[in-house]
Amino acid sequence: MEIPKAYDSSQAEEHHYARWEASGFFAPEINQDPNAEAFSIVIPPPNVTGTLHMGHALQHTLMDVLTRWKRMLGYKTLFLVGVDHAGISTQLMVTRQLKKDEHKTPRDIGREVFTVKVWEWKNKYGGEITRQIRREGLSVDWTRERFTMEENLSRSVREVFVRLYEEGWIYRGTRIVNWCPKDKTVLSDLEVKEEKAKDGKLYYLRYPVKDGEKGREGDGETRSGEERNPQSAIRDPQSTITVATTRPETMLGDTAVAVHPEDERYKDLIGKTIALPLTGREIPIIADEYVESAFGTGAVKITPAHDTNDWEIGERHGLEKLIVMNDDATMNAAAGAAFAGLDRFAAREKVVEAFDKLGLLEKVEDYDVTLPHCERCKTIIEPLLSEQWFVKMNEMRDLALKLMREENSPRFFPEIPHKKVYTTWLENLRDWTISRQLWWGHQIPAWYDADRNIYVARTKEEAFEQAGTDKLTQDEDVLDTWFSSALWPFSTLGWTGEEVPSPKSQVPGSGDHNGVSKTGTRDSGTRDLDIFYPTDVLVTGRDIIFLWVSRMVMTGLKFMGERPFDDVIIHGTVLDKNGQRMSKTKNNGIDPLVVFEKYGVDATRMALAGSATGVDFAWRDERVESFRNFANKIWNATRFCLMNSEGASVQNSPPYEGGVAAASADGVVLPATASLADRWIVSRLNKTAKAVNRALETYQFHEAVQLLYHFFWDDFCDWYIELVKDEITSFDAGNEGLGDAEKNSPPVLGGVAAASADGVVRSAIRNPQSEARSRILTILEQALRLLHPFMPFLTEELWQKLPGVSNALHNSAYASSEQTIMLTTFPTGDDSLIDEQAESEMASVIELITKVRNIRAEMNIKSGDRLAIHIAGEMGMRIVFASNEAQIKKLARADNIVLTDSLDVPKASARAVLTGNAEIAVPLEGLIDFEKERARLQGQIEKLDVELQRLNAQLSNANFVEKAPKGKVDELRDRKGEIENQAATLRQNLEALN
RNA sequence: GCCGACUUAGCUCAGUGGUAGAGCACUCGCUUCACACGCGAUAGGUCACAAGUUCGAAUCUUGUAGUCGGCACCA
Repeated sequence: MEIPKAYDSSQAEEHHYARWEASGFFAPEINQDPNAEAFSIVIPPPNVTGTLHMGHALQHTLMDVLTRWKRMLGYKTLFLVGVDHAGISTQLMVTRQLKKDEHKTPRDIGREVFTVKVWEWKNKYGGEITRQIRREGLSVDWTRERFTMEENLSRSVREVFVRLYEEGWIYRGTRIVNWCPKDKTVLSDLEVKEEKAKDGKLYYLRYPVKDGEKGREGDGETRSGEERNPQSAIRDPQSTITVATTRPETMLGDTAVAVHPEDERYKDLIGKTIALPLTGREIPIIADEYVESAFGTGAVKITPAHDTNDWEIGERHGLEKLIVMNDDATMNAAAGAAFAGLDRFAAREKVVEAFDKLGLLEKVEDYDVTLPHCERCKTIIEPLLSEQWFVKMNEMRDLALKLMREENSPRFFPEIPHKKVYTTWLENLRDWTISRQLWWGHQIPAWYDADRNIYVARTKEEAFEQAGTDKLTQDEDVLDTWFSSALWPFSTLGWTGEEVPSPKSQVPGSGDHNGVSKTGTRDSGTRDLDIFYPTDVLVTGRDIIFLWVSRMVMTGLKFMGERPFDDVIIHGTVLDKNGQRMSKTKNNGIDPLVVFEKYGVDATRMALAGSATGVDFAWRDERVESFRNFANKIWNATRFCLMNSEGASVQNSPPYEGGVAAASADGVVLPATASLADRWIVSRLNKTAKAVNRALETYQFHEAVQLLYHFFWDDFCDWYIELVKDEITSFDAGNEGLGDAEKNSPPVLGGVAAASADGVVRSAIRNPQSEARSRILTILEQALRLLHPFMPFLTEELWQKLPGVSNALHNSAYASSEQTIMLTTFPTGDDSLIDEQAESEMASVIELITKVRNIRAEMNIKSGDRLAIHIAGEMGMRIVFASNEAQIKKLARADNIVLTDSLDVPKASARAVLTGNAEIAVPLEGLIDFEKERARLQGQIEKLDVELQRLNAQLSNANFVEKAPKGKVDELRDRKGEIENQAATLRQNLEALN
């Protein structure tokens, strides 16, 4: 078989995905086991306007690893994909295009036409992100793909809205809200980002007090007190009161000035009025505890319609709420003719100028101020009094808090700090503004009659019925995009009752749905909701814990009576190589698609999964490169096995002739005559499999990646392949005594034969070479399965090339499916195949070979020169070395191994000691540099001495010996003895050289 | 202002109450018939600093410094 020397990732990525998808492998219906447990994950729906970034790639990889892993374990898996309609972003995008193409605004064409345009846009460009998800190799079920604006989901939105309204949990109210003057919509608190202003100023404005003189008369004490007060300047003796503000333009809407009731400076002014400059209005001076005397001038201008705190004060004092701005943050008529139409910042300048002219501008100070910005368009938010729809959060919040308190759910990974942050946030939760002044989104199902009475209903007809008239107009606003996202785990699974999935999801040969609920009871014909809700785990970034995670928990508890997911994995943030957050403005983003192109999808997935769960990390191409190299290593190891696969095939639980008949779950069964290398690699494989499963159970993806990397590269490639290389490559050894006909006979343990339907083992002629070849193929095949969830493309590409693979290797739940590695059984590891003795013996062999190689390297022995190795040691070790003589000779490049009780070698030898009281010598007559050898031995002795000193110190500490666990003390004593022996031997060797 | 995380080899990062680990980079040697995206052998760290708990601390506690993040307030 001709196989290229290097792995070409793009070639493998080209065709497998299409086949997987077309064959229905991603759909849960592929699972034919009526008793299979369900496993489900919903994707955090990316914005329809979005393109793939590294954050997606990371979270998608983790979800796909889990899904593929569980699928291979036989779970009935659903990885549900879908896209969010992204109200503001999408509306902006289409508005921009409309302007460019037709020079029109949405208002020009009207709501209906505009909405049609958005749908057209969505159908044309909205597929970008889903194409990219395919590119990533995600095993999502496309037959169940969802979109938040589709009818099923919209119905859920209306249902939830109506029910919450009926319970009084949704209300319409007038509040100060976050207004984005550019997007012209209200935003929730979570969509507002606080940012430091570059050149913040604090303006001190003097307001003339009416009847000032009168108030002052007979109040000389206060005045003299002020003279000692350094802040006396703030209270003008000519009867003005100074207020400080960062937004002077809002003074046009002032309806009071507030001071602290206990503030001696102003006590006498409370109840008086101010002639508000530039407006001709008179406003009262009021007292309110809210005012902090120590801050600013201790007097606060009150603008109830443009500031949250002022609004509250206004409520308390029954102040007028004067709105002085339009929805685009220009001043309105109420601001006065001189200012109407001016932008808020132009108005600010003009107000300041006017005050200056009137001699009422006391001073302007530089001032550090953080201002709220629109998360999306970065425009400075204007707090504005407005009538909006809100969700009352008290009860919802309590549901979520109770779940956390009583059941520690959802479980966050990592738990610190997310559990606490989540809980604290809930405790301080305020009502959620859910209406948005947009056209793209779920229009609020509320209708008004001529008298502005509200009728909330699931349909227009229902509303008409309620109102007893059809003269109703629907609320213009749509709902916050996160409102529909909050329902995602159940709305996507058919909560409102329509049958899901759609017909095209029927997999050939899958028959009925095999609907099995999470509790395992068969309930054919039930909806996905019954089978897959609650979902198992949510994977997302920490930026949407509040926006999304918490709200799903609340709506899930409220409407399903059950949590939406058990676990929440919060992944880290991918930073650029300088540790900075990636952002469009910095233009320091790394495009996953470029990385895919350069290093392959699988290598990228490994690099992402290989980062510790929840921890931010700086992106390094070098890291992906190392996994690209790893992919190539796997490719070439497989290439090697295939080049030597004649007469062999992958085994699945084959009974070896004359060997152990018991089949392990993972299919690797050793013959009684198995070599050390075989027993060792099988042990390593099973240990690795166990550890990988354990790591994935606790979402330690990086741990699994490390385990697989080192198992495959170090154990399998560096040692096992090298150890068995001669055995499987030499064309004579294994086939000795066989005639030509027999050499060409079908594989003795070939997949076809071994997997024959009747299960009868063929009594064929044993062929040790074919067996060895089958063995390595079988180990390799198991390793590929372990790697598959992380590296789906490479493993499928290689697996399909292995001789003897078929759907007989599949998990029984997928027995009749077309052959693919993604439906094989995931190895879970078998304790009975973990062989500590083999591992310890192999460690000795490895140590021996490494020490000899070290001698070769340090003594500059040419690679072609063959050596003799003299080994003295206990019988047990000698037997191990003797039975692996051929391998040792090959890997240590020796032509002779002498095993003795004690060494008897020429002085001109290089020496080393092994663990377990063995020593070795390599005669180097004419090659040895005595000076070098002395230095080498000396170096080794010094290393041992350092450790010995530490051990002595510890063991001579009576407290340690007394209080430490006995096992620990014994361990150190053993270690000390070992080291003492080794050091003594090395010292003797060193002396012998002198 | 409140809360939190991080600080380990040149770089990027794992790890953890009981002999400090990986990848990359570095040094030396290899055209060894799967792979130079490779093979072999080395070198490299008082685990930010200080105090405490402990027989034992890089790991637990407290404090300090630096870096980063979340929340709140901001007249």
